Amino acid sequence: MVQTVIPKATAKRLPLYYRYLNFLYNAGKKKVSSTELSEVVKVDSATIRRDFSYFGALGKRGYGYDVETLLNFFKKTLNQDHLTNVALVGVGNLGHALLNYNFQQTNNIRISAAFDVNPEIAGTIQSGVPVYAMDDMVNQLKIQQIDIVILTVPAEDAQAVSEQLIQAGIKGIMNFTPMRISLPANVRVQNVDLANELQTLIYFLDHYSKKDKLHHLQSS
Amino acid sequence: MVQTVIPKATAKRLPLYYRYLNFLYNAGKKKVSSTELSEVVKVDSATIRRDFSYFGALGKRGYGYDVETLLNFFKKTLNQDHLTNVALVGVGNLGHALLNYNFQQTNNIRISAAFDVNPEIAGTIQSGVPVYAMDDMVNQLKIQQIDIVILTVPAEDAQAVSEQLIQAGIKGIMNFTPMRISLPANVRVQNVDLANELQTLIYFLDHYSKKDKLHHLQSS
DNA sequence: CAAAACCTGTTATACTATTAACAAATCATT
DNA sequence: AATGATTTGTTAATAGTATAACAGGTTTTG
Repeated sequence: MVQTVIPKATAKRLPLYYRYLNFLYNAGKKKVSSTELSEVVKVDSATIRRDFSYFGALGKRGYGYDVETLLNFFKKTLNQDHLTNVALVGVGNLGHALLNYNFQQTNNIRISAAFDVNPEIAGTIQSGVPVYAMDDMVNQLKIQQIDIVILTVPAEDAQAVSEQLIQAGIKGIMNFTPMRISLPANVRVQNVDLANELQTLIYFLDHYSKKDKLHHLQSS
Repeated sequence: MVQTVIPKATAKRLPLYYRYLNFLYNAGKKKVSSTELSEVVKVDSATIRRDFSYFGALGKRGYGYDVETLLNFFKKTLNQDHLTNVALVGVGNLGHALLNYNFQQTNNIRISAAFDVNPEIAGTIQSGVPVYAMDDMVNQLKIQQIDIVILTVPAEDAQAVSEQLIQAGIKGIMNFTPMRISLPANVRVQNVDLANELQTLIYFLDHYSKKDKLHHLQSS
């Protein structure tokens, strides 16, 4: 039952499957069943089989899935067979931490340029990444043909900076600010709202009882 | 239609509503309609009305919602009327950045203790937060009655450290490591998987067309 | 080789979430 | 006070997600 468009929920789990398949492969495992995989990724085995089935028949009945085959399949599907360059805007505390985060090792993603208003760090190299002034941003993004940006600027600058990013032809923004930015519909925004997540965790602890089935699941 | 248990999807949006209500209140706004709120938080107005209705009739037909009333209601509901202390385990790059993140200002959450294996920083104060050695962790968490932890240790230590956290009686873990940890069902885990989110964003850009309705929504 | 054990892919079902639509109520205006 | 403009709260319709169950195969074992 091969489909062109995969459910959003499934798409969100793909990188997780890929990561764990890598672990299994590196551990020398040849095959894996949906039940085994379920135990490590904490996703119901039926959900895993359904997720995989959107891509066709990847497994073998009575056997399971061949780890290497599956790994290679997802590598292509997730575009992990070539390096993806992204930029980071706002080299503050969080920005700095992300410059040091090794996206390349597991995900073949590299932060190849950073931007900041602070004239003291513009022009320097931070954690191996060249930092440019904001004035150069639109230009550099175009030259370097980057279309994905990690946004770690102060909340009050989020909207203005985002509008500049649109000028630069950016297609996706991973938004770490607490603001919901207004953008054209063809630009995809992925909000990573840390305070929100923590607050939600607290809310769940306060309002959902211990025997609640929710507690068996882990949230994204 | 007052309910005791609110849908998970609704619960996740509450902190966002609360944050924006604060903005509106501080801007001197007295009332707000679901349509107005919808424009700033990027959530359908019908969804907002439905979300609010789980808590009873908070608004007035033909008028909208009284900002102050709504704000105070959510303040209580989200436990933001008192300070919540949490701990952070693993003072690396990301850990450090989170110590500097001001959770208290908007969310009345404070990181009141941190823990790290590095003997050079154990015993010091980092960004205003005392750092303890890992040997003291279980004891300190019990003494300080902390039941929520932000986990920013290296991936390979995630499971072992988590098991210690269980010993300390922790009830919730915000897991920044790329590992899915195995824990008793009564402990709630909120996974914040940065590489995963970035990878998902890339997948969406590659596989969903511009005219796709998905692009009008913003992901959590 | 036959029987038992195993495991996928899919069908059927249940659950969860979103959104359109509108009656009922309030507000603003003349 | 009557009319028209708003806006909620909810009902009904739709969309999206998860999972149980099992037929149809494969592998393993006696």
